[in-house]
Amino acid sequence: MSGPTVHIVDDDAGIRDALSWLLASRGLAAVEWPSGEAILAALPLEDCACIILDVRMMGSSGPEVFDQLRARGCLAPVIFLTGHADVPVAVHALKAGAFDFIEKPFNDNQIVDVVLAAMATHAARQADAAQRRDLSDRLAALSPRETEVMRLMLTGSLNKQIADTLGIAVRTVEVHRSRILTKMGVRTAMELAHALSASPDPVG
Amino acid sequence: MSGPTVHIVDDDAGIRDALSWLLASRGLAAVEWPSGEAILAALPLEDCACIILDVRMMGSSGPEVFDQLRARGCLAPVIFLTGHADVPVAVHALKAGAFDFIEKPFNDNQIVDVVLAAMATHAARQADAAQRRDLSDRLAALSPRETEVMRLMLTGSLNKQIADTLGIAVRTVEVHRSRILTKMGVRTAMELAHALSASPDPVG
DNA sequence: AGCGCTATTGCGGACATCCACAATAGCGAA
DNA sequence: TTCGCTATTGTGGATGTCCGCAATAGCGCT
Repeated sequence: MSGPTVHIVDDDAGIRDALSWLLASRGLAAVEWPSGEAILAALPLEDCACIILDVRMMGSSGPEVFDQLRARGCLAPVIFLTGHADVPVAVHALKAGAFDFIEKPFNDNQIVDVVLAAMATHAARQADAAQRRDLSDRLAALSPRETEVMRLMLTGSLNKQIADTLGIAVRTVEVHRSRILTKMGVRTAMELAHALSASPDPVG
Repeated sequence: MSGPTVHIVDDDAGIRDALSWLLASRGLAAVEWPSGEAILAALPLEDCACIILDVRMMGSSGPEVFDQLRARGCLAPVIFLTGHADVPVAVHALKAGAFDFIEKPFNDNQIVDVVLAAMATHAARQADAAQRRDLSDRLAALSPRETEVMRLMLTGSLNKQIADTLGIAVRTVEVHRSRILTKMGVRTAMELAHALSASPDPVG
């Protein structure tokens, strides 16, 4: 397993090589792709920490490739390169979630800085995503009934009220509650709320 | 008190008037400013729902005015207008939080749509901000000791553990706890966690 | 000194939660 | 059908939480 890698997508071999050498000189591993189709065919990329994407290429354009990458679950930050002053394209790309949009010819130090920043945010997002996955997995492990009880718990309902709402005995709610806390890996209802507070709301 | 208003900042009276008329024809109230200095001097703007800002003007440039607006607490969405294909400026503006960046000459329907979208997000942000303010006010009303107890509560500590940590009696923690719930306007600790979960973390 | 606010603590009772032990029942897979 | 999982409920006791009543103490302001 190689380390975090920068993926360069450009139909101009000269640009690709220049970028590769530049990044290599700063100790960054890079992989080159001659077209959007090429990188899309290689998905999923295990070690993808950042993608540099030319806007105008033979075959699919940069924005088209970007959309495809996102559609296929690739969440790595994308840095666009363009040789043409195309403001609408830049605006659209950034609003769609691109990390940056840089005009050619680019400044070596500038692009390295942007790549480093992109890789940093990607690392942060990875850590975040790992926690979310863990949480999702635990939530998925709950039975339907347990999920239902949990939702009521989180609104602050007492066991008695939950039992009343669901038409079951308090004791049953207690059992569910206990199982929920065990499965979710927490010891109190407060910890559960705390753990779930970072989540957008996979429950409701 | 007038309703939500679009503020137009441009040193070209022709553009200003064209925009004003366009917006008026769609039932949107607009106010014109001949320069960045003019609108900055009029802060704070009560009814500001959206700001249209020309990039190149006599005096302060659009981006400079934008920074000043944000520095002075104006959170309204800003739509930049530019007559020059300036990709770096567009990229910087969007990354700084501009709502959109549009090239002149603009399409009437397009700009109206953007203005409407901006006003919609502003309304949503307003509602959000109101809740945050309410929460902040309530948090500010807590005594230092109460804040301390609350933080421990939110981590899932039992009253006994909190008492132990702070070196005080359990009864004292109970009193604090009760006051906290009252001041925060909730009835249970779970509701408190729930209410605070939307907050970035004004406590830690 | 007197007043108000915050922090502190004890007592006792009502109510809630947690849990081990024990048991019944439906439902889908092997 | 037997096995395993989920849902269900009860008893009883240990522990935790909530709250009214009552009281002491420091601190800053008038």
